[in-house]
Amino acid sequence: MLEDLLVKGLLVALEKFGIFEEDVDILLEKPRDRSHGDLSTNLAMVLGKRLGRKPRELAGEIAAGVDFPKAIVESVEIAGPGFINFRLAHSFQVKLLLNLLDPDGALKDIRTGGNKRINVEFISANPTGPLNVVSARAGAFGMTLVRLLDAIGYDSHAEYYVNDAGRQVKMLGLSLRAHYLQLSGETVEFPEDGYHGRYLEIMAQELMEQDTSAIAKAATAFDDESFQRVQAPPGNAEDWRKLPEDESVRNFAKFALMKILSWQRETCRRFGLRFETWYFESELHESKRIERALDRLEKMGALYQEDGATWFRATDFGDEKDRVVVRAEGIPTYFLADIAYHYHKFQRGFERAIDFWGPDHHGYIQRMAGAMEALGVPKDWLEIQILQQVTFLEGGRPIKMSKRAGQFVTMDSLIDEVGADVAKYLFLTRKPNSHLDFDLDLAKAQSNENPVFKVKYAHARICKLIHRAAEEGIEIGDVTDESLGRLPDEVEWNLVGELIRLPQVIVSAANAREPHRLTGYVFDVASLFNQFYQRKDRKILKGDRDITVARLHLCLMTRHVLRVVLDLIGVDAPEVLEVKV
RNA sequence: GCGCCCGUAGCUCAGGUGGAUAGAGCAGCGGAUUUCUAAUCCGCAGGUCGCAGGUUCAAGUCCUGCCGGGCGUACCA
Repeated sequence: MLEDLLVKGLLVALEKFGIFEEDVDILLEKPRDRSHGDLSTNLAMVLGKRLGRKPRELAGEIAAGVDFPKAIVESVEIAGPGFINFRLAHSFQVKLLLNLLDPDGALKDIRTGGNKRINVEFISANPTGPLNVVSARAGAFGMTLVRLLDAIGYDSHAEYYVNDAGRQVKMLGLSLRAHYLQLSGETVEFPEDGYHGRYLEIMAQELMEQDTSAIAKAATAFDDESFQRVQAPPGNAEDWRKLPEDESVRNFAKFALMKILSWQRETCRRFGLRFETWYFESELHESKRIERALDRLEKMGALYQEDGATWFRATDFGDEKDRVVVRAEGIPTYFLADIAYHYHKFQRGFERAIDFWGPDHHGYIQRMAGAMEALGVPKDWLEIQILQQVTFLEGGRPIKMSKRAGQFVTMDSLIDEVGADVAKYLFLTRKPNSHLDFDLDLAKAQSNENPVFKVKYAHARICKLIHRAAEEGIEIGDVTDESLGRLPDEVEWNLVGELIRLPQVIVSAANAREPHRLTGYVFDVASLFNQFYQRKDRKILKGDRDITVARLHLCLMTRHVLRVVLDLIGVDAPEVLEVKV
């Protein structure tokens, strides 16, 4: 590591001041302003007071005491209130750059996760309707984090939890059945808390036209293991209708669940989301995991009875009040199921679990953490990331979304109108815990207002340029340190300086769980590339052949970096971009 | 009331573990095109970083208190 080398050198220079490794934590950072060099340390200012010296003076003496190979550090300068700035030699930057292409290079060095398994759970929307647009942000974040964790050497696992048990599913069955009965001419009252979305009406309509075999056929669409339990009920809607009410509702619910999950899964697929596991709540009930979790909590002394209900002593674990886990009627709460689910996740052998939750669940964090602690799960095992709300604007006005009333923007319509790439990119330009205004008009406008196009454009430009070079008979060959060393201009070295940051950008984005650092970075890369590309009077393909090749090699490196980052955020990097008229 | 998030340019937002002159995109104004695709580039303008204290050699960043906005505060999920 370069930093280690510089730190070692600085420590040597510090010895004569009686300062040793254990006395000081030497920080090296990249200055905001490129004119301040490539790396900088505030060492002299930190030590100034302790040694009773003026920082600037001290910096001078430290700088005079360090001795680095010319092939690595080109210069050491003192600036400002006492910064020591290092400027890296071009040859060293080239070495770092080429290292990005090496399969055993920098991108392998950052794989420090030791293949430990991490579970990342996101979206986990209720299976009561099509995915709405709120899930899209979670999808973009979750999937990118999964890829980021893989990039730093973890074995990460995308998971989707399906609440296919309990009251809401019953309500779903009741709602669909009511629609069906209405369509068959019966006068029935629609359930008070029922789902009013039009999709259920349409589903009921289809059900009237479908016979037994069509329904069974639809069910076979689920071929993978996770979905084996999602099956159509036997018979057809007429059969279900004739059953006793309870059983009838169950059949309608089962059918609705199957349809809705197929929609949700297809929407995820369109958005580029791949879940290794769809975990069904119903399985927790069937496998008695809920009772077992309850038993274990009991054994740990974390429960008590009051007013006929069973309570979890959440206050013992920092929550503001105790929480019910089994209601007075004997029905487990959602909380208990969730405890059982997460405990099973722990038992499945994950080193760590990361959950993405909406802001409406933040009050839930403390009790969940408490429950895990009560069960004896290590304290930091479960990590909750809160994704703040998204406000969608259309015509400058926020769109009101209410599931009850059935008026909300679906994720599918977002993909249709804006495109998955644009949506993903825009979601990933904000940090997770800030509210996001998503201007649909702006996103729909396929124009320069859209930063994602700038990045795609840079990539397409490079592809075209390489293609053009081949047409003109320019032999590019492999990228070498010799050719890159010939780059003559500052814009080019600015670009090089940005490209070699790739590994640390990936590491910091992954560790901070902040994928938005990727979009910021890739935008800067595209921007610096365009600056390099746009210089008039210097066409890349014209002039000195060696320099042309050097510049084309820089283009190849840029393209490589763009592709790595775009892959991480799940955005396509096309070779050709249709020019807008 | 209590808890969490947010408050930075006209708008939307960046500002890794405190650092040098607070940045970008869009919108506005002025330039660059015999194009290696202008969805680009260059320049100008735009700020008491919500307010007030505090810690520090150094605060947009950390601490405290206010103000303003959002969300939550169920034997719902």
